[in-house]
Amino acid sequence: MGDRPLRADARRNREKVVRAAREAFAASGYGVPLDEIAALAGVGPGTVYRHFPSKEALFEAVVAARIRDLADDARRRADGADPGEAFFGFLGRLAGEAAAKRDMPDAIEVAGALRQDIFEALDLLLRHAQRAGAVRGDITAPDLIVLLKGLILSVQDTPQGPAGEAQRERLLAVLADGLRSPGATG
Amino acid sequence: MGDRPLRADARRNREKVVRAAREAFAASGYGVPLDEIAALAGVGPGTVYRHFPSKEALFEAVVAARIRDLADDARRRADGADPGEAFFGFLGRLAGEAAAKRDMPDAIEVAGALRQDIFEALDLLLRHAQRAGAVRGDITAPDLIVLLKGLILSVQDTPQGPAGEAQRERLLAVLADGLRSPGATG
Amino acid sequence: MGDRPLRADARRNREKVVRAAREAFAASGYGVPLDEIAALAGVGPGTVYRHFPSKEALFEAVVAARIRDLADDARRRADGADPGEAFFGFLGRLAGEAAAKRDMPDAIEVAGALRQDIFEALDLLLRHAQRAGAVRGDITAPDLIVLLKGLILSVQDTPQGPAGEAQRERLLAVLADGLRSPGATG
Amino acid sequence: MGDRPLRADARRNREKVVRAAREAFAASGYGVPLDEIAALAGVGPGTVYRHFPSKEALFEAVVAARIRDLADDARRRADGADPGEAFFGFLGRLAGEAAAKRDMPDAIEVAGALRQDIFEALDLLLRHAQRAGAVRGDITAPDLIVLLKGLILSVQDTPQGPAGEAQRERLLAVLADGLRSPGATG
DNA sequence: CATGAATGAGGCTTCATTCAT
DNA sequence: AATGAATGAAGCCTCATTCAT
Repeated sequence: MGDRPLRADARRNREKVVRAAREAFAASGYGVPLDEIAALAGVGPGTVYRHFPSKEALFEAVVAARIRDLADDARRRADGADPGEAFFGFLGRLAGEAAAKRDMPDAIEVAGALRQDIFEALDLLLRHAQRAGAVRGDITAPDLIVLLKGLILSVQDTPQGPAGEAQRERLLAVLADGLRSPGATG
Repeated sequence: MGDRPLRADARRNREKVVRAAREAFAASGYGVPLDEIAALAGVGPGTVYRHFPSKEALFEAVVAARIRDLADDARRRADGADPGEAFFGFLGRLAGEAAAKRDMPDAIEVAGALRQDIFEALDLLLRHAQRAGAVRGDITAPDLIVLLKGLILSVQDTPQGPAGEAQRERLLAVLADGLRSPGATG
Repeated sequence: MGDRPLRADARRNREKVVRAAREAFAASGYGVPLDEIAALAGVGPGTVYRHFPSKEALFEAVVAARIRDLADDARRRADGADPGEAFFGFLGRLAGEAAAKRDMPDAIEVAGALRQDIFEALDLLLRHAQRAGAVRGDITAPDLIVLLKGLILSVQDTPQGPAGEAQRERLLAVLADGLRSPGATG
Repeated sequence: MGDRPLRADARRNREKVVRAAREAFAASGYGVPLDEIAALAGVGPGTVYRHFPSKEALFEAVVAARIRDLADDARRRADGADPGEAFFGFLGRLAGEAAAKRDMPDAIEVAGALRQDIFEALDLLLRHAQRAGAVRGDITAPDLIVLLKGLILSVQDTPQGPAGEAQRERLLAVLADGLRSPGATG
């Protein structure tokens, strides 16, 4: 926040670390040794600790970015004209994005301020869609979060390639149909 | 296979270990120290290794048992009179069972011969329900497996107690409605 | 306390560890790597941790033994016939013992139940000597403890050999004379 | 020696570092991270290394200053009219100074050229006092050094506040009485 | 066979020191 | 000459696995 801008090299390294962490966590979950992340980033382990006070903090930073992105996207869509399309479009994006990110299961544990952030964004999206009659009314934002987690995790072990793509679409269809207001037209 | 039957006490120990492992894994995930499992079983760690070549093997055995149980249940239900009820009943049981098992995320990684077993059982259950018009026809057994994983994992971080119970029911309703044949009555 | 006796090998190892720790701490202070202690004991670091939950606990155990011994000695002497001799004899023993134990400075930090133990023992020794008129009356047990720490630490960097021996005697004489009751005959 | 005089700002920095180091070492012992010292001095760690080749050298410099001060004080007092008062006054100053300096235990390890300096100053002080009959004759300068170390270290774990002050006075009285010439009046 | 002690690789983290800016 | 980022060697500790009792 009030921190002054990092020196050029520090900034570069920080980004290398975050990028490496993203890949490593995605590939092997939270369990990857921090030294491996550092090696992947081409820095020493100490450098990681200059930027993040602990492995967990690094992980959260990586996840936080993703969640923040999601929340931003949700808010952006919520402003649009068609609340139903906004809602289901978001679902689609989520399913697409989550494919083959192996760190989502861990990512989902993250709490704190982000929880609030994503919650509010989804709440907005959901309420609009419900008010427009596009989504069933007996669902709450916490329900939606849990469902989305399930979706993310499902999508995880969907194969790459067109066959996986087709399968993801079917999964999405099932979830979307389940969420749609009973009696609403698809 | 060619194993000679275990002595009575060995058999008892093996079971104590499995039972302890089930609890410990469920309570704390794959991360629990093996010593803790051994202690919970009331045996030494060496004894665990007499029965299982590695921690991972023990974990797989535990998961295998659970999956076998599920498959058995699916098959049993598939034989019943009402395929739709069989199918959705199974979903309900699954959701109930999965609540608060911390080892599910890891469990789901386990594959092997079981894949086949559960696959066939679910395939049976699904086909019957589809033939009866209770479940949409564009879904395949692999889709179902993935969806169920998502359900299991969703249900994971549903709170204990009646509030959680209610939420689980809503989640189940969404999934069930999504799976129902378009135009079929709930 | 209520622990059942250790297995023979465990007991042996535990003692090797304690002995190694005593030497290593004495030689290099608290700073010695635990791995070095383990190596000196001829065991793996894990073995040290089987017997002591942390490096600090090991250190305290080593120190505790020494302090307990001292307190025992003080109590034993306090029962004797000549309180003055008991008191000054204890001082002499302490000075002799402390020569060249490099870990005393750290040892002295140790607190807890031992504090109480040594305090009471010294208090007894001191009071008796004071009542017999052998030690000045304006000194309290805490004062004595601090003085003895000073003595121990002084004696630390006294050379080995007869020259050191003579020096230690002079140091002891100064302290003893300072503690003696004013007007009492040496 | 052959060093060119430092630039004004460099000189200022060097002093800031030394001052910060003095405080930090006194507050936390030799263990304080060098970065902390640098931060306290308001400079980067690199700057510390511009002035001192290693952390240990910095520590020695700090200690050296203190010892030099002590030696100076001892010499100054040795020139005074009353050798006995000079001697015991020095003891008092030492005890006062040493209270609550956490780095004393480590400081005492430091040797080198200073040894000579402080030795000579104390020798002077002692000899004068002995010649005046104020201090017992069987004590040598090395004995005195060791005794003073003991005093310094004792005083270390004397509490802050007036109670500690009183205790320090008692400790000093014991040492002083022990050092006084047998038969001399206090 | 069971026990539980020992092993030791490897994880996270700190921090003296070096080096790019 | 100062800064502060990067390095990387240890340090402490855990825990899967092996092995003496």
